[in-house]
Amino acid sequence: MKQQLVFKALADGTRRNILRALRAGSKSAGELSEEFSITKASLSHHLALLLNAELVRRERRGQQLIYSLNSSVAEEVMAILFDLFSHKEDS
Amino acid sequence: MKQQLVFKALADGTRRNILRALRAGSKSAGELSEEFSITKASLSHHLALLLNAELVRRERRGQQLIYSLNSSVAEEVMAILFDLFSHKEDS
DNA sequence: TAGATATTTAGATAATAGTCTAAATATCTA
DNA sequence: TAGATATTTAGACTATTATCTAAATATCTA
Repeated sequence: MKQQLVFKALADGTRRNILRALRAGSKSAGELSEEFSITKASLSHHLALLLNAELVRRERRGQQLIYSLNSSVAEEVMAILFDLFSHKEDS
Repeated sequence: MKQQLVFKALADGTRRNILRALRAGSKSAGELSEEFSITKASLSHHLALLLNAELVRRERRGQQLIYSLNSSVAEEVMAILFDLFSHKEDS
C-alpha cells in the first residue's frame, strides 16, 4: 500500500462520497455518474485515483466497468493512523 | 471535527512526518524545524494546518510554542474510515 | 462489420497548495 | 526599555489538482 496515494485519494470530498456511494454495493461508472453532478470524464478521473490507491476494485461486465469497495485498505489506513498517533512511551 | 480539514492535513507527507516526530513527545517549533529540511516559515505553515485540523495542540512556554499530538482526532478519523468502508448490508 | 453504448484518455484551464524570502509579532533578559 | 530569540504572517512563485470539452477505445448487437 502506498500511503501517499491513499491519503491523497481520501483528501477529496467527491472521492469520499464515491466511497460512500459504493457502500450500498458495487456500481458501474455510469450508475455512479448519475449520483454526482460532474461530468463522466471527471468522475472517471476520480475513479482512477481511487483505483490507483487500491481503495476500490474494478471489473468489467460487458460494456460496463463495475467498481466496488476494497475494505482491506481501509484497515491498513486505520493501522497507520493508530501508529501515527501512538505515543512512543505507550508501546 | 471537520473531515475536509483533517483529510487534507493528512494528505501531505511532511505533515504526517511531523505527527510521527511528535510521537516521541511534545516539541517546540524550533526543535521540530531541526528535523526537517524546510524553512521555519514552511514548517510553521504545516503546523498551522495540523492545528486547524485539530490533529495537534499548541501551548506557549515563554518564547516558545510547544506542539503535541491530539490523539482523539485520530480516533475520529478511524471511525470515519470504518464507516466509509462498512457495507450497508453489514450494519 | 457498422453503429450504438459505456467509459476512459488527452489536452486545456482555473483554483489550490507547498515553498521561499522578507517583514512582523511576541516574549525574555540585561 | 533595547536588543536578542522564537515563531508567525505576508506576498510571490511554481507545481499539483479538479474540472471541462472533445476525441479515442472497448464492447455489444443487429
